[in-house]
Amino acid sequence: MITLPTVVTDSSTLTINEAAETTGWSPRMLRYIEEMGLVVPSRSGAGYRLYGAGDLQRLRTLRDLLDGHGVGLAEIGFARRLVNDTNLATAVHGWLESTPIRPEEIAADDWLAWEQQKHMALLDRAETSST
Amino acid sequence: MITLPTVVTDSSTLTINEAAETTGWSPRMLRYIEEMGLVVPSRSGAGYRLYGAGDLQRLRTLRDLLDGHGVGLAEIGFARRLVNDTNLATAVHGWLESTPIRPEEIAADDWLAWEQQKHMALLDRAETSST
DNA sequence: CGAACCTTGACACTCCGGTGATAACCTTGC
DNA sequence: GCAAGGTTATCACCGGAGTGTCAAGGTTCG
Repeated sequence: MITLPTVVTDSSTLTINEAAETTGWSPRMLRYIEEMGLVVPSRSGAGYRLYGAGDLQRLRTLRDLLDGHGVGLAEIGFARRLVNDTNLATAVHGWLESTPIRPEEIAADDWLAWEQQKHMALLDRAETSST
Repeated sequence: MITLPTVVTDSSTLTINEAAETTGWSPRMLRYIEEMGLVVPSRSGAGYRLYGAGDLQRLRTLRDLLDGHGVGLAEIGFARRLVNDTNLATAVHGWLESTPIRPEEIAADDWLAWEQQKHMALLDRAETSST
């Protein structure tokens, strides 16, 4: 391990390459992820990205989220839109409600809860039901 | 208008081409939309797709939903997954909650509600807050 | 039977998400 | 000032969403 000119090591913030190494993302992807607003690190005076512990954590969980559920960054971005844009959420929610859902497509255990609480808020169940 | 061999006109179900005309979607897209489970018409004995009033309605609102909010079919499919797969929803929800959100990105009016009710269910707001 | 419609399957094309590579140019620390 | 590293901007490539089109083969009904 060669001694490098440590650019910024104020507290426990990592630069993009360091963050890349510890999270498994490529620097390129870190920039991309930032670009779509999913993980936006703070910046040093000179404009260097500074990844804090929270950022790193989020980057790792993001990775898990992605390959754990076959979801793409775009979908997460979309989910974020759903959260931030009440209009969109209402519209989508409304459309889905009007959709006749065939039980076969839904995991049995999920289905029961869904059917019974159809009129509850979408994710409200995530807090009331413990796994 | 030539007289066609009316394939199946039981009640008020339309065949795919008719449905296509009244909804604005191409037959191709209707099949595609069905393929991703968004609008799945019933079938005649011979396997012909039969679009009922509900299906047609959903197809039209789907169109509005899409070009009204710049959303893709894939996103709607994803939203559906969110609704049906509690696991996914919880995971995504959890990740988003851990995300530090910067106000600038959020519509001012939305933001207030969001900030204050940060711990409420995602879409619960859609029902409590009236626009 | 035959015209007009339906079905599935597949090829093809465009646009965009996801990524790498590379260039041209600042920043930091020895 | 120089090396290692950071920054933005871009070109490039692959795969998947979205969509048209065509082929081969059933269905319906006059």
